[in-house]
Amino acid sequence: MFDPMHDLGPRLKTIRLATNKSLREVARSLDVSPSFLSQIENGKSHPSVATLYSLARYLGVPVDTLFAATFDGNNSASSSTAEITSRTSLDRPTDAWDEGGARISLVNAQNRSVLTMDSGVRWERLAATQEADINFMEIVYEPGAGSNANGDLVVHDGYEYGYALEGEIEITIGESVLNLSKNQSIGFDSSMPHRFRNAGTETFRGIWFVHGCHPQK
Amino acid sequence: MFDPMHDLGPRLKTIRLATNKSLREVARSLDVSPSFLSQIENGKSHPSVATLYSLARYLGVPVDTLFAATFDGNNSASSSTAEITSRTSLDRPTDAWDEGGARISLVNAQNRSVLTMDSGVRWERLAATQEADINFMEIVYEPGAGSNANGDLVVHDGYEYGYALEGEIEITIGESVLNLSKNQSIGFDSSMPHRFRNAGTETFRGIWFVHGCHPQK
DNA sequence: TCTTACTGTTAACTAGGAGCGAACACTCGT
DNA sequence: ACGAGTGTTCGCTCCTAGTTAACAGTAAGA
Repeated sequence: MFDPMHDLGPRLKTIRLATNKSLREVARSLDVSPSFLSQIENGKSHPSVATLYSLARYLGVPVDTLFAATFDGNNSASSSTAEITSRTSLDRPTDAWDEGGARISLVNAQNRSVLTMDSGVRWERLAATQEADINFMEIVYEPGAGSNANGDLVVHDGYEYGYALEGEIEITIGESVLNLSKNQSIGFDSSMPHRFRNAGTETFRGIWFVHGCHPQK
Repeated sequence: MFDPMHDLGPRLKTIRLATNKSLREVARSLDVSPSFLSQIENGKSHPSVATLYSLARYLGVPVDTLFAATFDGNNSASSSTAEITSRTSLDRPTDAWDEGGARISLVNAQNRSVLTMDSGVRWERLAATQEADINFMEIVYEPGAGSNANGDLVVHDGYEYGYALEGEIEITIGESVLNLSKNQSIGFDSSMPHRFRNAGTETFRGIWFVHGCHPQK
């Protein structure tokens, strides 16, 4: 299980120390007991939403910065318990199409290069430029389809950006599972292990953008 | 005293309704009871930090947007519901938004950072990652609007990729003039002078992806 | 009309933890 | 030997987060 509160305490402590405030000083201002603050900072107790808010307020940081998932990755690999595979060709969208492109590439719906994979996943290339490590495509996941036949997570360099046109897709990134539905969009560091799966009954379509920062073969 | 939680409920409700999810549907996903969610939405009960967090996560909004009017005074990125700036001209999209992002950024339609420029051009950011030289956005051109008030062409490093959601837009690249309409997509080297203009009568909307290869400031 | 299945809302209850006070073990300057 | 700071832990209390009902309303069949 994944606990967003896991290092909320340490993070609060770091911020407090950075501002040179003592525990008692903060406690006095927020009208809570110093002991309680200590318990929070050491993860032995959790604040209520109201206290957390006033705490963030007092320290001058947005609440979001206190949570784990919104914090930038400290170490890279972050060896999770999940199985991570780095498979052959098609796990890396960047390798999917190889021929180079022109300086301008206009494509309409009827003339896209299409890559059909088993298990109801389809990639349709939306533009072919000279940038080798970039893929701009429409992805289609039929109900039940997943990015990987087995449930393995995938890792590759770079970032991935997506916009949902229709349907809904379940995205697992690291230890978070989130749902992307129509009109929602997402961007994430694809060096975090990830997987897509259409758990619904409707076909999912989305505009996807994948690029590898390190185009070395 | 001022209670930050006081319209947390209504706000949650608005967002949930905007995503067309039923109370029970959300409850099931978050593993809480529907009745409790109702109580939260009506301000009759307050969630714990953990549930608030997963709620925000599920709805695709940063936790901060759930609180009432945020910081007034100092720095610290006063992200209220959606920050709305208005600038006159801005030719490098890469410079538009500056604060860094997280490793995962999920955004839904109601909570995008919006950049409104005069002359009917709007950029809505679709994801904020740590990549500084990348912009993933929905762009909106009202009829008659153009990327540059005067007819000047723009040049910048990198590449640009777009997908038309609705409407039609005239794109001038170098000496070519082409029209991008619904479901069509394009990619081009943005070091070629280019310009967009909505010459039609319908609003143009598209998913746009701009990146500068050379992130130096 | 009477189901069935969904929607959101409320009442009554309980168990767990938010938050407290007091005592703890330190480190500094007097 | 002192206070006067620092942060931490132990027990305890009491509030409230979250539950399981039963509730009323609506839409689609049969």
